[in-house]
Amino acid sequence: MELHISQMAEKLPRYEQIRHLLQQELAKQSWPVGGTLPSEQILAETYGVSIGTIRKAVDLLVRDGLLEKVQGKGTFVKYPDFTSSLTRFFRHRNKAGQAIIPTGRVEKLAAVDGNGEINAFLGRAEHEPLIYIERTRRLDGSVIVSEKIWLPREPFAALLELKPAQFDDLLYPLYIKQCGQLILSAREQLTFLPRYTDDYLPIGDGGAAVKIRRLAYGINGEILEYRESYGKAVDFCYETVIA
Amino acid sequence: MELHISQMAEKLPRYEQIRHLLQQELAKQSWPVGGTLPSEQILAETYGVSIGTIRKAVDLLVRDGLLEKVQGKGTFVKYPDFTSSLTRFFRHRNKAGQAIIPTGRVEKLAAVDGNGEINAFLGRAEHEPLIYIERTRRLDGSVIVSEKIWLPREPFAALLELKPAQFDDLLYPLYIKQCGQLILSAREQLTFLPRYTDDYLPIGDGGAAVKIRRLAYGINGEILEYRESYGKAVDFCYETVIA
DNA sequence: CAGTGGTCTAGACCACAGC
DNA sequence: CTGTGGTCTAGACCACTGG
Repeated sequence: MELHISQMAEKLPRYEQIRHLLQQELAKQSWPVGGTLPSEQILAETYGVSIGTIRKAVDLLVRDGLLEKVQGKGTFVKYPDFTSSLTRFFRHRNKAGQAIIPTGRVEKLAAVDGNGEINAFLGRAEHEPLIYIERTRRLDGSVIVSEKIWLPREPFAALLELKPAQFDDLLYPLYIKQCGQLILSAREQLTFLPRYTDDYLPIGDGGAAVKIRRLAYGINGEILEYRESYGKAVDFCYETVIA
Repeated sequence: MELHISQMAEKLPRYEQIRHLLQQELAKQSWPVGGTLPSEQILAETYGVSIGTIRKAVDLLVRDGLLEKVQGKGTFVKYPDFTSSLTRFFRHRNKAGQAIIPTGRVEKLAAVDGNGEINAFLGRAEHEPLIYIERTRRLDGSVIVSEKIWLPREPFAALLELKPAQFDDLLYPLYIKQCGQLILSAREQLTFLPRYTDDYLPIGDGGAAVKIRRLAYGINGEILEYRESYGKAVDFCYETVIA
């Protein structure tokens, strides 16, 4: 069953085309999460290319963390483990350096009009409609982080149908479940605010805070989220790896 | 001219062995920095393997940022551009978000006895001898960052022969030039200190500071440096990418 | 044992740089 | 035009998994 991908008439190399096709299959959940893909042999026949080309395409997806190869067993669907993404993206720790796993609560959820500044962050036209979320993260009931989140309305409109209580502690699994949008990487910028006041964060009257701006990127490098997180400076501990 | 690498009797795949050999050549500066390597064809003959294996080895070094391939021209020696590593590792920016390029000055340089705590950070035995450096970074003459640096004595002993004035604004180029040690990645941990006093940093009487602990890793993942950097919290702006 | 991914080869053809 | 790296193939053999 040869598919002759070349009909796409793209200038992209075949392994890129196949990567794209495999991505679509993954988005459609054609193979069970945690289960295996067809063998490289089968995939090669299916797409009408040689095994080497399949391997190259699959390796790209392994790099992106979507697949996992195990010698002798197969290639597994490894939808991003959001447990580790919690550590990946939410890097506050307590003073002893241990990871903190706070609960999340959506305080406000609204469709808002395009905002030039935010759309600039998102790399979109000035008046693109947006979704705005205010969210708190709590530990032992008290707010330790206050967040403002902006999403492009388009792929995320489904979120507006949800009640705040339907949001989970983690947003990124929700993005993929409700909107099919997968966050793969992010860029963060940290600054210090000597005097900060917040609706949710109990920081006294203008105490010191840390502000984290995050841009989160999808599978093709497009910006999917702009987020500002605020926390008390004294509680702050952030860890990162520079490769 | 076949070299028959198999004499290494390693269980490593050949492309890993070749990667290692190429790394050694790079450390010896066998090819001019900024110049090209022999073509893949030549390398394949030299090492007695097929082109595909050479390509796999070279691709690893490209990933590590040591080489750069340009179609139609060749494979170039791209010793890590420390200009960008300055941005990579020294991520303070001014309030407008522009990169700051400060000067570096070594204030103290000494051989010190093994310290259990520091050696633990470096992943070494408790009483391994160390090198201790105090260093400032200045902008327009005033200190903006104060640093304490610990290095294992062993690969870095050559630094002790230098006068503080012989140190450049950047240490990592010195590490490779004087000691043949290449820093490839790092892990940083940031915390906030509400009251901090420093010998060099003009921060008033216990003003707010940001402390950055860094572990820097060599080409094989070994820890080569432990560093603590201190700066005024108000001047702080840190940017990072999470992949 | 059969089936999987991992390594390696030899060779073809393409795209690009530079003379 | 030649020489470079980029893509792709078909097939061999190895290493590992699991029945």
